[in-house]
Amino acid sequence: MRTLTTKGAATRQRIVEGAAETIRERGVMDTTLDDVRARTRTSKSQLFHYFPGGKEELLLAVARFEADRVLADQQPHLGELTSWAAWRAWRDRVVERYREQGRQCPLNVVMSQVGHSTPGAQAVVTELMLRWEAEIAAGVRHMQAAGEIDPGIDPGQAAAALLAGIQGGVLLHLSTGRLTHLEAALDMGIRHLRDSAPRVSPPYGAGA
Amino acid sequence: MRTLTTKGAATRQRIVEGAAETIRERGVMDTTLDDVRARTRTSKSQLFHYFPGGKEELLLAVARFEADRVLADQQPHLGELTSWAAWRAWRDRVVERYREQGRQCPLNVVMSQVGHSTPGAQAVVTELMLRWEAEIAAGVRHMQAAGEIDPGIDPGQAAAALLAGIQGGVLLHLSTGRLTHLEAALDMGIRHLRDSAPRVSPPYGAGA
DNA sequence: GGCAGAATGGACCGGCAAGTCCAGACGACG
DNA sequence: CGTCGTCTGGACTTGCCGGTCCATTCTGCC
Repeated sequence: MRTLTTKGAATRQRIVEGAAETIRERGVMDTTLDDVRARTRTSKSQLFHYFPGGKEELLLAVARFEADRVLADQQPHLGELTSWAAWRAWRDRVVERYREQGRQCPLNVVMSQVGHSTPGAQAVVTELMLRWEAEIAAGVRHMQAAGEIDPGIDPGQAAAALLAGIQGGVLLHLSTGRLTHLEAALDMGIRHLRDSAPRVSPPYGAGA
Repeated sequence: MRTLTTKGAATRQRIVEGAAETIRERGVMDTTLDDVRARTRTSKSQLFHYFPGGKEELLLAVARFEADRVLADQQPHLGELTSWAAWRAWRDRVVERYREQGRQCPLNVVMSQVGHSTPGAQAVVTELMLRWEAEIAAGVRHMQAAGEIDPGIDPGQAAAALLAGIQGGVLLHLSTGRLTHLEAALDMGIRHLRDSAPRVSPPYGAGA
């Protein structure tokens, strides 16, 4: 059943991207298959041809599409957190990404509809978060190896906290329209890591 | 405005709570007015009698209801962040609250549907966040006055970062089912404040 | 007790959107 | 050049769900 010709694959892709765009503009709630059909200049039968599971399956595909973009947009910075300058560049990139995106997080939107019910959609987000966190943790470890971060810090925990701050910052950006929370969370998180560094000597009173 | 008898007010309240429960169980998407009607043993006409604006107005009332609970559940700790022990108690209370609640955040669920479209619902969340952040900031200021936090730290920014961490932690709890992110964010945030103290204090979490 | 207005019951409507179906065009491959 | 499976078009069905309406019952008040 998964025999797609190149033409078919292109159509499928067009549907996913068109659906993603429509959802970004109007939200999942107000996005009907007919909207997608109109935008992508396809027919009902094509939608169900490529997504036999109907709307749910399409939404899942959109979620994957958006999830991939999230990490891709942070590269190459996220993959090379090997200096404080790199951390700074990454931090700026994240903020910039969400500034550009405006008050919307397509993935969050999709998830809020499908996420709770279907395990499939939940897996998409969970996997994204895991990869994201792993990359941050790798950066922390790298800086520890370079002596720039206190080796006593648990990289996993630090990455978890940082990721939480980012997620919350984005969430607050959606509600308030301001990026201050995202920036504050990132800055505080990174600063915490920096301050932990054994600068002169162990931070017993003299440090910072 | 409409005049409500005591009986009417009770019915209205019953509808809001019933709707909130239903939404918590099934999500907004799968909650119909008929579901609410059945659970609250009311009739269609009552729903529209008390919420002339229809589903949207009801959802907004539910959002307010849930928003109030969020802060209420953190009291009295949140209002009295006057010692590290109090901060610790608050932190534990927040984690506990979301542990009890399980993998769901009714407010987030409601918001994701209504939040983007209607300014009313957005105002509910924004106001909640503002109050929340203000209380945290007050706690930071109090600790600064007590010499327990570096006076150079901007209370607003610290509160913003902490709040972002909480929100993200909760969000990740929804996806992953784990509370580690929430805990990590809270612990890191508080630890950062504590480490900033101009004088040596007992380690965070060390009791006493 | 009677009347204004609130509270309730439930039948009914209208529209919309997901999903179905079949007829037919296109394209690959021998 | 034929034939088979993929791809496409679009009309049609179906069921649901928000919302309306009116008839009836209750409640508070004088």
